[in-house]
Amino acid sequence: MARPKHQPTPEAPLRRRLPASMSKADALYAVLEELAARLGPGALLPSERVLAEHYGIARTTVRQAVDRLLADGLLFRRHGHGTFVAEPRPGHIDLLTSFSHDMRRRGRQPGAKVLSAMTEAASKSLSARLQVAAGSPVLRLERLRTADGVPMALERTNVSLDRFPELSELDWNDRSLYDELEQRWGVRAGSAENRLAAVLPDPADAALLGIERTQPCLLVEGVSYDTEGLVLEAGRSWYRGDIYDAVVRVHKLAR
Amino acid sequence: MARPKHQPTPEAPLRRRLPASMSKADALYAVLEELAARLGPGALLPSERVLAEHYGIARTTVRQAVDRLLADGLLFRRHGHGTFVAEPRPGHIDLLTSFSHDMRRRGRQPGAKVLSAMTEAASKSLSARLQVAAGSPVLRLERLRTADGVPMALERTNVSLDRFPELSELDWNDRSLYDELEQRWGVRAGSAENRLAAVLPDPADAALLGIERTQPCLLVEGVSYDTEGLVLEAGRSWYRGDIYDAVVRVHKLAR
DNA sequence: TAGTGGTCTAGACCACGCT
DNA sequence: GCGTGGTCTAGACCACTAG
Repeated sequence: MARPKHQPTPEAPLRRRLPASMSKADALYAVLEELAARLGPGALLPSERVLAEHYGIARTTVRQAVDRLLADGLLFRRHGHGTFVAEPRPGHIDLLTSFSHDMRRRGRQPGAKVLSAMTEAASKSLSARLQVAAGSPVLRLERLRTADGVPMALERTNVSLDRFPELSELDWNDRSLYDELEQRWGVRAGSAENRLAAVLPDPADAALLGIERTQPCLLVEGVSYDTEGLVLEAGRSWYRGDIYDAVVRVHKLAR
Repeated sequence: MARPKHQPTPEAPLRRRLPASMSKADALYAVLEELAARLGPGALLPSERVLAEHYGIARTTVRQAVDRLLADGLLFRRHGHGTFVAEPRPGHIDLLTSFSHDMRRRGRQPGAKVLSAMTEAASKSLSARLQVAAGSPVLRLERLRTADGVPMALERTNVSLDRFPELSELDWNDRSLYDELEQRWGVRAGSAENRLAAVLPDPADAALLGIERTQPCLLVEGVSYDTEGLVLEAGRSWYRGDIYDAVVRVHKLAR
């Protein structure tokens, strides 16, 4: 007999049709994501041509969906061999998500206590980081972030009020900046640049965090951008080193 | 007059033909990368259809190249508007590259002094991280990493000797693990998972690094994988917090 | 309205690897 | 040999936006 095609197995059948609410590539992404979870690491997926025929779509479209799953680290391909389910992922990159989402994903209740909130004119260096004119109005927000009520991080961030007016009028206690930006302006984080360092806190900051002055903190300093590359926010956060770490997953993209 | 096409500007003309040594998408990637550098942030690129016609390739192929540039953060698109050069990138993700490459990229001379190198049987937890059988032989390598001769980090790493024999016979002073893996087995790092934390060093580790015991370190703990998802190496490194930080750039991919 | 990116089609040929 | 992924073609229609 000749080599058999990579057909779906009886234990993990393919669903009949794609959801019609999304694009075909998005729909297939969701289907394959679910299939990969059922099959488990190392399992062989149906071939691209089988998937294309099964759902009545072009192979190009199948590859588009599979390419995203590769970039997300859920699948891997071997030339002339097939496409396989990758090892389980450890949890997503969290440097891109907001503190609130990060904590909820870790199963904790996020909180925020405002230490100060004021409108300032952007300094030269801040205006460069925020991509706004020097002197333009900026919301400077300083908050103590908590998880299940326990101080977790000290956050000092800056947002352009030219781009996002009305932000200065909100009560920032127990409120997510990213949620507001999405709900009011429809912008979402698309990328971020961060510098991570291990530092000792200032005495005042140590007191706010409720830690000894000899307890190291993870300093996360960076800028986040929306999906069009425009700056959302620039700031620095001091995370308690005794109870926090950052998980980073890095992929070298196809070349 | 009607709206003008997005043609190449006279100041930054397109090169005539694509290099023939690579795939067309790769070649166009290189061309556009160079063009973006010449044009500078915010500049408008020739439209996809113009590029396709200019180089005599299909628009699908153009989009493939542009998609990679988007994922790499060099360009951004606006629907119905055009494709633009993004803000300058700050330096690549370095959690994926080796210490040697990272230091060279930062303009420093990397070095490595072997503290211990031994073959051990993999413990249960280590075997899981390395994806090998418990008890299989593992090279346990402990080195002091230097930059321009100055102690920079303490590195403790583990590599499977089942997968990479002969590694135990090498002199690891001033040698790059990743270079050896690429030259001898043709494997390259494709992805990595890291946990970053701020910690105080052990007294012994502080002495090796030449720092005070109160000087925080950036602990980077993780596993790196080759382009097919197989484990290359698992280990922990303590970086001096006073002279080192990690730069991380994160992209949310297309959905 | 014309030009842009977003999505998709139905093929084609190549390189690789298992049988 | 044949099935796999890798690459590419020459179109098509849609959604969005500047002029």
